[in-house]
Amino acid sequence: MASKDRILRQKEETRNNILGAAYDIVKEEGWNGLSMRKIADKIEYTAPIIYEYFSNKEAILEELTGKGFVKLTKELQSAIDKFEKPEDQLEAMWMTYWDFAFTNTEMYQLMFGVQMTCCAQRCSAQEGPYKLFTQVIAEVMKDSNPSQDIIKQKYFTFFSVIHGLIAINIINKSDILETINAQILKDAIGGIIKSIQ
Amino acid sequence: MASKDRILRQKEETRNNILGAAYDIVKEEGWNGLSMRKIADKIEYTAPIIYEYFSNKEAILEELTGKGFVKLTKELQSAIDKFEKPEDQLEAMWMTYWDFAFTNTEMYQLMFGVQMTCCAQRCSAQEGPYKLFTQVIAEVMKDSNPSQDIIKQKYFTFFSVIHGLIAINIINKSDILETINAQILKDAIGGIIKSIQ
DNA sequence: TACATTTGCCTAACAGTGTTAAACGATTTA
DNA sequence: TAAATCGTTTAACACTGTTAGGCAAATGTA
Repeated sequence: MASKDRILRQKEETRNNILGAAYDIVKEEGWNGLSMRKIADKIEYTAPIIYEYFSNKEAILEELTGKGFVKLTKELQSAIDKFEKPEDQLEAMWMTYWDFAFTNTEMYQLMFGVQMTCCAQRCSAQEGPYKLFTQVIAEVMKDSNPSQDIIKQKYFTFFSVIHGLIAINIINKSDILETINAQILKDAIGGIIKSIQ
Repeated sequence: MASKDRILRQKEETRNNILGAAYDIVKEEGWNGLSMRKIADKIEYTAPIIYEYFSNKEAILEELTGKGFVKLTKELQSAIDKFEKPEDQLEAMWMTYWDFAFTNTEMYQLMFGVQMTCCAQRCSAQEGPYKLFTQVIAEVMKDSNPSQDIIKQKYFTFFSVIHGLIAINIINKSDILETINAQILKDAIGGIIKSIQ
């Protein structure tokens, strides 16, 4: 019975339709706008049938995450293939990584847990730490008479390393060895301070 | 009438109780576990009265965020006060920042939008990029015969800078100048590659 | 003291969420 | 032809944030 095959193919297709619809909604309305009923609407079914393809909403998210990692991996591989020297490869890889994050921002958010909650308040409240840091950085750099932009840049360099490291630790829940954390922290802070003196 | 004062004080108190209850729930159940009715339960009221103190749930989150930034700012200030040389101050500040993130993890998550969605799937799927990166890093470092731990450390250093930078950009929605981004990216990638060669 | 007004708080409800159980018609199997 | 299975829907449950209405006690006014 070849109809079995066709039915299986159809099942696979609606499965993909669910994932596609989900991601479409997310691109339009963000992760908070995603709901089972909206997915159902988009694929012209009612909500419960989704549960015949995915055990729950999180399973959909997990599968999308998986697809995201596969896509990222492929792009990284093709970045490798473009160069011969490993140094060039590495640089191309991180540039590819950077591009991936901004051409698939929603996907990146899901994969690495980047969320935006409220911004208006934050932008002003954030000024406290920002001011303190930039003041001290300016003091460290006072011999080279840096511009405000340079100070800002140095601040963000610090911030990137340390926030990045914190984020990995929170997401991976201390999967990383404590010694590695300490080493990176010490290296990064010491290194940047030295570079700006 | 002195009773007016007392009533005002009581109002201020329940306002704080709401914020306190909210944060207590979050520490127990995470940000997803927070609901208006649970807050109401904890302060022994019903949900609607919360709306006499806060216009909506997000307003509570915003106020908590604000308190978080105030607390962080204070701790940073006292880190500054402990040292004289700006280099030492800067180091102490980032160490304080690091500590703040892990003694107030939930708060940090709210302040800087760090979310964890699903982990089981991710940890395995994440291996794709991880393997590619560490392979190339190992190749770059092959002359110094590095251990697996060293390679892992270098990978996380890269990852921290770049993920951190991406996260800031996503959260602040391109508040940062493009030139600063490019500069940091170039500096970071180039710098780390040079340091591992 | 008597009435009117404000205050504090609650119940009930609306619209939305994820998820499950029951049902029903169509299709496949025996 | 009868039985079983499949695909799908409707209805419901227990939640979510949020709003409207009402009730009773406290307060203000005469």
